Amino acid sequence: MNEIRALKLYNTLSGKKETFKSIVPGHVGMYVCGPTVYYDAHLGNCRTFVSFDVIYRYLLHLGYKVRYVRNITDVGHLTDDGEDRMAKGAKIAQLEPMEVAQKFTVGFHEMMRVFNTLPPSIEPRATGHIPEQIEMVQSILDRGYAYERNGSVYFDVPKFVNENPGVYGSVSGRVLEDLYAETRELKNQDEKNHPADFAIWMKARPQDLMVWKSPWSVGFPGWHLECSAMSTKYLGKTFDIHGGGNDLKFPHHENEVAQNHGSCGCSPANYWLHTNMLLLNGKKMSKSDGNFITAAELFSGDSPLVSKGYSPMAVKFFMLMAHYRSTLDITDDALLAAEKGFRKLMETHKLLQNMPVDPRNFDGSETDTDRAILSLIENAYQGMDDDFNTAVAIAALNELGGYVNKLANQQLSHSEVAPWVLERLKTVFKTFIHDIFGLKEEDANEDNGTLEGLMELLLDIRAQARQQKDWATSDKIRDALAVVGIQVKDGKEGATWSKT
RNA sequence: GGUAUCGUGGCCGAGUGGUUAGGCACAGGUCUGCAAAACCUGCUACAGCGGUUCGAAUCCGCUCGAUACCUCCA
Repeated sequence: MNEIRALKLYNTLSGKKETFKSIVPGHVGMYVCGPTVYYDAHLGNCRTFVSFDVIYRYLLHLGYKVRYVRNITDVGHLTDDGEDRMAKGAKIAQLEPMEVAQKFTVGFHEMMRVFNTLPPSIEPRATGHIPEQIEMVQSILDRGYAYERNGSVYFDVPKFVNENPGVYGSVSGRVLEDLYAETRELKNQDEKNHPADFAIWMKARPQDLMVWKSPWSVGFPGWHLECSAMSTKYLGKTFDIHGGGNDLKFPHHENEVAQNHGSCGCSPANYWLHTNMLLLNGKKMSKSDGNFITAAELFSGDSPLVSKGYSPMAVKFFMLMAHYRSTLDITDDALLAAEKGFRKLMETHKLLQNMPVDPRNFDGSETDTDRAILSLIENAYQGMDDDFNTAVAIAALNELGGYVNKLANQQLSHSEVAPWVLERLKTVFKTFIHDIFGLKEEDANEDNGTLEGLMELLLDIRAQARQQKDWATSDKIRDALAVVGIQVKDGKEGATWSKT
């Protein structure tokens, strides 16, 4: 129903904004690196997936048919001591590795649900694609870009760099010289020809629990391989968009590109999108060094970092107030501001949707107000078209909200706004808030009309009292409701209410 | 040490050569029985120093500071 607008997005490969053109007109293939399920997802993870959810939703809104693939990594990561991450979690919890993976996968899905994100089209698991990964290792070997050493297989980075100029480093900006300059002491490097080489198949040691048979050894695939194999399987050798967190640029994405190139001689994705980090106390949130707050802690307020709990939608709105490529620092003040802004916008949204459209007295002329509203709507769209700038779109909605409130207060006459413009405004608010941002009323599923009925009665009684200038009764109702978290708002046409 | 990115008003945060970001906070006002809500107005910034330009927060250089990556990280 929507014509496809010109969309610009920032491509990490070129370092600038480019006009988006999909490989197959009207269709988009998008792959996003998903979570490693050995621990609770933290807020930083949430930000990335919320960002890509909005990107997914906007592409859908524009009319694209999108296949959105987001993986679950449930094997293959090595810890500093070389132990499989899933196995480590298993030992701590004394569970089967797949039990650990399952537990945190369920938790991750729950978190994504709480943030009201759409599920991806396909959510493949690394452990479910071992044959595909083994096949890819074989094709990389066949093409001469890997070598076997004692049952493990390593990607030959220097050879790849020599034979494919301009490819390695295209994501991270890193060049082989930098890698030569790497002086850090690394373990288990003795088998590699070059420090920049990386494992695509690891021979298992006795303590490894998740192992598979392969032509080279009983072992497990390298960390970067799963994404290469699964993106190829579901989206083809070359697809449109590949996304992930900034911190995955190197080595993960760089090596992913090398593997795809190494196995098929082509680039995996035309556009690489990277979200920036969520900071906490000005530092990156990271589960490995303990500087993080879980979403649950933020929601409950059970953390010294926040003065109170913040609802998932307020937190999501906070994230959307910043552009996805900027770092975003979590502070209590900023969350407080976002929460207020969110509630105000949602209240305005509710007012707007309940506003009657009456075409009877419309004289057919276009007013300055009409033009201003239409121009702000265009601003909102242009913001999204410009690399998914949710901050700009929200600013436009806020300004539009001013007109809505003025109409509701009768500070602006309904004759100033053409009926079709008001209808358009309603649609735009609905579209942006629900369809594109994926925001929703927080208490939408809590009551079933009971509260509405009670409030109608109370406000009716109060209106009668006010008519008789019985301020004591009137104020008693207002104050008592305030105590239970309901704010009464008196307007020209009677009172409305909202939860605080 | 190497490589990037960034430094915007009290706070958060868009913008990137000339035009209002927006939100929150604060102050004044309108409305109101009083409040609240809403609306209006005000506060009005681009780290520092140089350079390019008719014009720079926006481009270039340097300085200072911050963050991230450099084989666990979204």
